[in-house]
Amino acid sequence: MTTDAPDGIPPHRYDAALADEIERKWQARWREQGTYETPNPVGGLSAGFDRVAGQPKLFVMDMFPYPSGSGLHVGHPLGYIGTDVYARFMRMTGHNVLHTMGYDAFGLPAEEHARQTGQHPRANTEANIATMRAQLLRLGLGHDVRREIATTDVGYYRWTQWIFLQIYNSWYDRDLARARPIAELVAEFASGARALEDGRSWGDLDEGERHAVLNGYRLAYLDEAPVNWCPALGTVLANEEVTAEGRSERGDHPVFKRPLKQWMMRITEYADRLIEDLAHIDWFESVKAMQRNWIGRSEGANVRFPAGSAMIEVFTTRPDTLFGATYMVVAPEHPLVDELQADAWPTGTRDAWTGAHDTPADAVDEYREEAAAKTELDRQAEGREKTGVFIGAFATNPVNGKQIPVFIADYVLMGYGTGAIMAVPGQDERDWEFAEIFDLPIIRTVQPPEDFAGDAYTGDGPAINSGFLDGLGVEDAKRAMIAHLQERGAGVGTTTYKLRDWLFSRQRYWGEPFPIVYDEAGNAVALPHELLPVELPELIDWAPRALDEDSDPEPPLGRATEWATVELDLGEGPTTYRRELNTMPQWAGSCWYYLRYIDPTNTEVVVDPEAERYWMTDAHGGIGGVDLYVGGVEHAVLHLLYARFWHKVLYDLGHVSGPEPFQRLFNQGYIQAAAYQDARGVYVDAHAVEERDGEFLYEGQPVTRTFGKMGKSLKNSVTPDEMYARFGADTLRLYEMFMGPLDQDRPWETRSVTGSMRLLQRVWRNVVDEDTGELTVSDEEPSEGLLRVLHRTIDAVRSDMGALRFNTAIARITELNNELTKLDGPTPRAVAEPLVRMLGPLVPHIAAELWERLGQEGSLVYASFPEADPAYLVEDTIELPVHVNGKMRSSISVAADASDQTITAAALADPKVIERMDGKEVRKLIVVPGRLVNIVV
RNA sequence: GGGGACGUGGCGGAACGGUAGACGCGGCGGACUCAAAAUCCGUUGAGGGCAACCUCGUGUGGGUUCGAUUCCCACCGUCCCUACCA
Repeated sequence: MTTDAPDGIPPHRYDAALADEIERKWQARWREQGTYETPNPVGGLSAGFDRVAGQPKLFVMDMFPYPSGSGLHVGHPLGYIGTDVYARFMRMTGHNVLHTMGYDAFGLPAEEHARQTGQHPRANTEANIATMRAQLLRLGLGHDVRREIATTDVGYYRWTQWIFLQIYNSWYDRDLARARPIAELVAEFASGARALEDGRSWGDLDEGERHAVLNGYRLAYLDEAPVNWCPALGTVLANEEVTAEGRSERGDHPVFKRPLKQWMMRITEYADRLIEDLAHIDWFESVKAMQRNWIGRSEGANVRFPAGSAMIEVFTTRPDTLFGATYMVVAPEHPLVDELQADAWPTGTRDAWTGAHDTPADAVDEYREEAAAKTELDRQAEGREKTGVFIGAFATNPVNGKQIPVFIADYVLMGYGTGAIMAVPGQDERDWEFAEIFDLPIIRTVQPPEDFAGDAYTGDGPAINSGFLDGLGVEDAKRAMIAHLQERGAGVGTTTYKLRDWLFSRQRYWGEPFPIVYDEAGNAVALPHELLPVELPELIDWAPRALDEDSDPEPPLGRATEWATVELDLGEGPTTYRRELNTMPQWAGSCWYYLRYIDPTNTEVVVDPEAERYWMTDAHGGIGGVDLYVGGVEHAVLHLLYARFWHKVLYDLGHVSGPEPFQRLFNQGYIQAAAYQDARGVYVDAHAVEERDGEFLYEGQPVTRTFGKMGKSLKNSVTPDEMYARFGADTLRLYEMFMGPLDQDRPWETRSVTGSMRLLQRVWRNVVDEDTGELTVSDEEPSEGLLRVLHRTIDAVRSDMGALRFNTAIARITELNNELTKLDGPTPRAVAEPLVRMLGPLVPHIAAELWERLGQEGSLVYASFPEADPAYLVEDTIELPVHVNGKMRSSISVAADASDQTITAAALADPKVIERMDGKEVRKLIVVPGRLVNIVV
């Protein structure tokens, strides 16, 4: 054997070095030739559209990453590889595929980095993006790089600001259930077509009053909301930066809750539509459930309980149980408490109700103080034991006139419903618990079943002790009670949501500035579109500035003093304005990036309407949107809810063609890896752990193994670079796709990567001679049997790839390749070519290389995916299993089109079957054509 | 407490209600090699039998069915989300 390799390895073996050479060669060629550039029907990127004009389109997208400085591990690209394989497969089946990548690049880490190093966030961010782009390119992802965006690009966030203005300049018309321009509302007010809620006339209002009225309607509006103000750091902190003890994570300084005027988004107006449209999109049921839970719609009634001169309004989902309401509870911070509390304890007040205080005022004050001081940890530690105090007042149950005591307790939350409840211990477990502690009466109003042994009964049953409701089931009783209350003006059927309006201001530097200024009177003024973008000021003083507790919170942009005020002529002559100093949250940029992928170079509009229709309309009659969106389940609620909300606003205003952004969502699993803890519970470097006889040792000491998400904290990261060096990018891609179904978590096992490498080596060897580098392919016709295997494989691989079942597709391809390996002679070209085509989407570099060596001229990327010839899928004779009494006992060989009678006769004649039947009579005979025979005796 | 997902060899995982364990890792045996690695061939659920074969096997217990890993009910366990939401 002639070999020039000193270690005896054949010179043309597919190993890591050759893989590296091949991968770099093809990546360079793809870049030079713009292989992955996808044409638009119109506009700046429309060159070459003729080529694809007749093809169906496909829009495949990943959740774009934050460009972190710490680099990738092998868990990160799992979803990116999945979408890439799918996108490549769809290209080869004749689709015009839009597939690119972007960077969600605003955010805290870059700002923190700037504070520590003085390096500007933009420089840091751009460096990180460059690193990440190179890492992703090395994987061979087929992205149209011309369409890449970063949310921090001025040309991008200009349009984020533009969308903000669209939302700001609109209101939700509840009658039409859609957003409309605010100008139309103003016109209706001015003409009198619509009355103001408080009966005033629009013409009588001054400028400030008009601003205030419209602020109450706008979908983006100003409201006072509490922020975490840390005077020692001179900054406002995000919730995540505040410890459970209410101190700053950095420096451990005290943090104070302070109200600050902030931007809110009226997402609650869209609550119903956000729930309803879930029915029309193809997402995992679990994610839909999370969104429904988050929105938290509950149907019920608001009921008014007179209490002295006041009226306590409660929300309940169980108006049918009103006869069982024996006391009331309001949240400690409820505004009515001060008005309601009695001066002295009424006669007959039980000791347990007073908290040992002399007056209701003392009891309320102390309870409020205690409740406010409790942290989440305290509450959990106490096991949620019910606490509360009587406030000395009584309310009247509107259905039976009974006087019932009013308590405050922290198990009633100000933020949900009306902040007050009617307590029905008979049908509510929390109320039962409270009633037992405070010795309050319990009246059952639903008859529990006879075998019911618990306390509060929350199930269905006939109403009892409930006057006119008695005998009705829960649903009927609810309806009857709501009708009764509405007739008497004591209540009304309502719907409540857990969803809150979206707090949209952040007191940070590294985010999108608002396109808003304030006039001298403090009114917000939207900048006209011509003045966009509002760019972030570049010069920022990062040094900490210590302030005292009484000083006002100041966002970082307040330090850009030259920028913070601006002279503009907005139609009334040059005037000085103050700029909005807050920035938008990181969600803003990620709410709409899919739209910019469509038309990234457009400077006139956010996205060309024709291009938008082309990419976002579903040809199969679906609701439309991105055809496939892949990402982690951690974004199941916030990002996906916010993006759906923005999209619906844009839809209402006519800027996009459909009501949903993402028609199909797929959540990929996580790659986990073994992590090891020493005796102290500290994680040790997983790479340095040895396994010996089932024991795990680190520096000779035993450690325990667990599995967790790959990452720095568990010290179990494996980097792609390691994998490139040992195996190559194609092998890494293949292994990640082969590990298991894309939506499942799976443990990483570096030694198993070998298996994927071996497959590629065997494929290579079936086409290329390892010693000479010559082709080992013949033009001879493959055997009938091999052709059958080939076409069965094509059939299975096609359907697996279309359904994102890459693991089984790879298994089928492996089987086919094993057939070729077993072959004694050279590989028939008629098998080698379709094999290489099928590998194209999975391992694009080696496939392109083999494609070229096979003498093909065009790019494999746009070659057609093989199609199975149905003639080879049907067999002449088939092996049919024969069951006796449901157990597999034998198999018979029959013609594929044999009649039931023929099959039955063959089965009954089979010696093993006869033996198993043991001379017994046939009771039943099941013949499933093409599947099996079952004989019941 | 509520919601969701899931339980199959030593490991990752395959199986339109129809031959359980495809494909791969690891293990074992062999070829090649002075040797090792790499590569190649064979074998590998458990138990029994010289063998052909037989028995048992998809978390547990029921149910539906000629037939259940698959559908239904209950329980046990794991993971994720959410949480005093009235």
